Amino acid sequence: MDEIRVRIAPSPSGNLHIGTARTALFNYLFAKKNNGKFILRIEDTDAERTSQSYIDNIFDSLKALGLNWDEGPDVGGPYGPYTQSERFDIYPKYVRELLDKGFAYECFCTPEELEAEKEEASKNKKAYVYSKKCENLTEEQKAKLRAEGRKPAIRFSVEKARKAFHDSPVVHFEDLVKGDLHQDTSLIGDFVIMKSNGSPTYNFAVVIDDMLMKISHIIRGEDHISNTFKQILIYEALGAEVPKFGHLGMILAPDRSKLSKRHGATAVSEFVEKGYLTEALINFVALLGWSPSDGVEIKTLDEIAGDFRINEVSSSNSVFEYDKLNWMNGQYIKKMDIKELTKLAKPFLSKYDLTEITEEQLEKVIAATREPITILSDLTYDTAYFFGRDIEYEEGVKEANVDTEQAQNILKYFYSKLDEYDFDNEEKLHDQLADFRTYFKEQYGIKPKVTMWTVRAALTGRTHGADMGVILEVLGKNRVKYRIEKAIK
RNA sequence: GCUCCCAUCGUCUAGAGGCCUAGGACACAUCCCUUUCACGGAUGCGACAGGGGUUCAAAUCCCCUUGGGAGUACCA
Repeated sequence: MDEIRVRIAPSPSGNLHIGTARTALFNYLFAKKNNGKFILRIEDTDAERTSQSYIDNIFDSLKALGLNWDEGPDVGGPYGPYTQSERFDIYPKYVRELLDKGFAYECFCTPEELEAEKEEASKNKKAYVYSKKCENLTEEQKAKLRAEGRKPAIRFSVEKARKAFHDSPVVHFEDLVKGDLHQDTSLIGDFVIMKSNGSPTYNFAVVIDDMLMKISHIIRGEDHISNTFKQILIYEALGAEVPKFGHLGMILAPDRSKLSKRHGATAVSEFVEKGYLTEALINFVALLGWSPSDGVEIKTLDEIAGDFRINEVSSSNSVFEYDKLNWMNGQYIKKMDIKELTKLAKPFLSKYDLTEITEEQLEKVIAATREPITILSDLTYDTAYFFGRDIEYEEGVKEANVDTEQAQNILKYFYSKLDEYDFDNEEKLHDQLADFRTYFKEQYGIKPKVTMWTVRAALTGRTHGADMGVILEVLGKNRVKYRIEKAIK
C-alpha cells in the first residue's frame, strides 16, 4: 500500500457528532500532511436508525468545517459505491470465501439459546464467549435445522483464523497513537459476520469496505480497540494486507462521562445554531489531543495540517470545556471579515426589523458590538438598542444614570448640542463627543466615564455597549433626539 | 464480572532520564490602558494520583494500588 488513504465512516443515525467531527479532522489532517486521500463512507447498514436528513446533516457539517473529502457518496471515486447500503451484494462473496477457507461457519442458534449462554456466563462470573456449538455441525444436522425453517447466521472462527497466522493466542498490533496493543483472542467469541437476514455485521462490513477501498490507515476512537483484533483476523483470513490503526482518546463531558444531550450541544449543527463559528469549532477540537509545536493555538486548518503528526496525538481522553471554546470563538469573531460576520449574524437578529437600517449600517453595528461577545447569539441582546424607536432600561440603570440631577443636566446640555453634531461623519462625531466630555470634566469635574454613562443610558438603557459614536451615527439625529427627550424630565 | 486503554495546574496541554525551581493556553484574581463592556498588556494563583523499585540522576523506565474511560450484541 503506497498511497495513503484514510476515511471517516459515520453512521447516519444522528446529526454529525462533535466527536465524529474530531475523528474526521484527524483523518483529514493525516491525509493532508501525507499527501493522501480522505474518503467519506456512509455506514447506513442499520436501516431503522438511518434517515436522509442525518445524511444531509453529515455532508453539510463536514463541508462547513472545511473537511472536504476526495471520494464519497456524492463525488464518487474509483472504489464506490461509498454508501454501505448500496454495497450489500458485494459481501456474500467474501463470506463464501471465509466459509470455503474454513474460517467461518453457519450458526443456527436461536436468540433464546444465545441468551441462555450469556446468562450462564454471567452467573459464573465469566466473560461470555460463544460456545461454538454450531461449529462442527454435520451436513445432515444442518439440513434438518434448515428444514425446520431456521436461517443460519455466519460466524467467524476466531481460533482457526488466529492459529493460521499467529503463534500465540495473544495478538499484538502497533497502534499509531498508543503503541503496542494486545488482546488474548481466546477471550473473543466466534462473532457473527453475517446476520441470518443476510446483512453483514459492522465488523465484517468495515473490513470488506476498507479493504476494497484500499484504506491504508484507520484512525478512529479508542472505543474501537477491541474491534481491531477481530478485524485484523478477518483481514488475515482473507489474505488481505492489514492496514495501520490509530486510536484516539475520547471526548468527555466536564463530568467525565460521555458527551451527551444533557451536557448541551453534541452535533456540529447545534453548535452552529447556538452561534459558534465552524472555524473556531474545528480549531478548538484539534486542540483536544493535539498541540501546535510553536505554541500558537489559533490556527487555520492548513496550518494545523502542516504541523500535524499522528504519533504526537495524545492517547488519553480529553474533557470538552466550553470556557476555551468560547474564548476561541470570540477570537474568531473579532478577526472575521465584517461582511461575512454580518451574514452569519443575521439569523440571530431575526426579531429585529433589519430594513430600518442600511446594510452598511448593519455592518457598523456588528463591527461595534462584536468585541466583547463570545458567541453570535450574544448579538441578539447586544444590538437591541439599535432597532426600534424605544428602549428598555436595564434594571436600575434609569434611576442611577438618568434620573439624577447631574444626569439631567448633562442630558439637557447634550440635547442642546445635538443640532451641531455631524451625524453622518463618524470621525467628526467622535471629536464632538470628546469635546462634550471635556466640557463636563473641566466645568464640573465630572469624569468622562460618567458623562458618557449618562448619555449611553438615555440612548440605550444600558451602561455598556457599542462605541457611542457608532450608536449616534446609526440611530440618526431623529431617534437620538427622541430618546433624549424621553429621558429628560 | 471479565478484557483493554488512560493518568502533569480546575480544563486543554508542553515534557521522549539530567535543559524542570515543571513551560504555554483557557478560566480565576489584581493592576495598566480606556467614552462603557470588552480587546490588549503585566503580575499572581495553580499540577507531575499514591506507594514501591531501576539509576549517580525519574514527571519521564518497571511493578503494585487507586481513579477515570472503553469494550463485552445477529448496533454501528
